[in-house]
Amino acid sequence: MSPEDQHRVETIVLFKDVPMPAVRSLAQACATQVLAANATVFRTGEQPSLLHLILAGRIALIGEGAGDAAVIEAFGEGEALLTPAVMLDRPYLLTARTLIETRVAAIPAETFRAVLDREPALARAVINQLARHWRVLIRQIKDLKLRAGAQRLASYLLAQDRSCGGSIYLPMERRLLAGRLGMSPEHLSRAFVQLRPHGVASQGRSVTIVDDEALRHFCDFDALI
Amino acid sequence: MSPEDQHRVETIVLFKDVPMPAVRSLAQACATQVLAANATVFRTGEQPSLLHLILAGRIALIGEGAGDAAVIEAFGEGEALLTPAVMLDRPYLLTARTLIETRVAAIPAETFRAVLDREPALARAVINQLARHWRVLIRQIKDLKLRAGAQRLASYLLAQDRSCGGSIYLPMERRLLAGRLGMSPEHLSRAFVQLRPHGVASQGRSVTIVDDEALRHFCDFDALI
DNA sequence: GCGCGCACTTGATATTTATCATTTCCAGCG
DNA sequence: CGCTGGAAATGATAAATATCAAGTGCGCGC
Repeated sequence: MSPEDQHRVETIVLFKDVPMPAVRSLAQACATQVLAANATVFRTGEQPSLLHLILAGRIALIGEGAGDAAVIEAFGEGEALLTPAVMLDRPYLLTARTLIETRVAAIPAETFRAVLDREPALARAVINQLARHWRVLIRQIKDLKLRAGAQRLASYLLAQDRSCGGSIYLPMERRLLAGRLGMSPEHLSRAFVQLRPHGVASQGRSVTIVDDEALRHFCDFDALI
Repeated sequence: MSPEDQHRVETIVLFKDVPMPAVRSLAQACATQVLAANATVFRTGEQPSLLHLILAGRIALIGEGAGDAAVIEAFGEGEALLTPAVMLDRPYLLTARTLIETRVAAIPAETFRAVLDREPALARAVINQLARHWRVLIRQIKDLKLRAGAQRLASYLLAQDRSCGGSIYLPMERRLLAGRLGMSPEHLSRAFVQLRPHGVASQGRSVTIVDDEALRHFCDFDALI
């Protein structure tokens, strides 16, 4: 592994509070790789032998079933992929696919579990990441069960980061976003139309929330934490 | 706390591999309580000051939003409630309500986090429980996005434990089960009718799967892991 | 510049699911 | 024994969403 890659692994947010020697031993066990867009990292049903860390880029976790498929969630820099499968040594429930060119580090599952068992700080970091992800999933389930399509889109948009320029660049194709939001691509298209009078302007993958307040009100953003 | 309760806490599955002294110190910090059915343990939005462990009984985690509510998941003996909120010290995203009379132990969040940081075995146990729960949620999201109502019911029934007598006793009222499965109570009722020709006999809360194979085929049980 | 392919949109229609109103069932109780 | 109240089932209807079939826009390579 190149020194740059080693440095990238060592400075990953997940390892922030982990003692340097442990981080270094993890980094040395890593293999890094740059994947093109739309590359498959692993598939549903496979046994996890590696823990994947995203060093840069974006990866979607996709649920697959009888002919159909839907994005469950997409993760970016600093996130570990499907720690649950790796920790329990059970087959993946999801397929991972890159959304854009992505740099990943892969640590042998055995190594990771071993370091985890003797490094409380790493264990705590994993717990915190799992806990954050858990809450992301809970919000999604609440959304799916309690809100209609257009409201889900609205609250998704409100939750997106728009620190730069106030405009959102959708992290995936609309077709995939439809899956993430639990609706058909056609319905997503109509949902965008529905949101127009509520302060959302969109063209292509860039979306602007014109009237934040109106949109929050439309989807009861605050009622559903 | 009574010696029996202390013993109950000490022998909880979650603590199986945790050294006795640590378990004992946790147990001593516990307060135990027996709650009647339909009692609220905590509410959405509250700050978690305690970690709740289920010693016996059953508790539903309920998502609440604008007038509506839906069971996300129900947990039984040996499970910790919403460790993510406790670990991150963030407000609960869900409300917890007992489904039947339930005995819970409550450990101050601070104490739990402190013991966790110096007991790798406890950290590992929490990771494993979080990982299992994560996978439960993933399955639910896949179900919601990829299957229709009746199929969700079918796969839910197939996943239930029927070790005793081959018959299932639904762990909650049908109204709540409808929420768990992401549909209206009326629709659940019709879904049961729909499953009748596929080998499901039900009366009240007891359900019998007459023809396992037919039901598996109906909902593509194996296609969706 | 001009097709070409591909993602997205739009329209028409079918299906699924929710809602509301009513009825049935059944446990608990005087 | 019949009454009563809540849960569940059923029926009728409405709303949400999916599906299928064009159409539109647009980047890209020739």
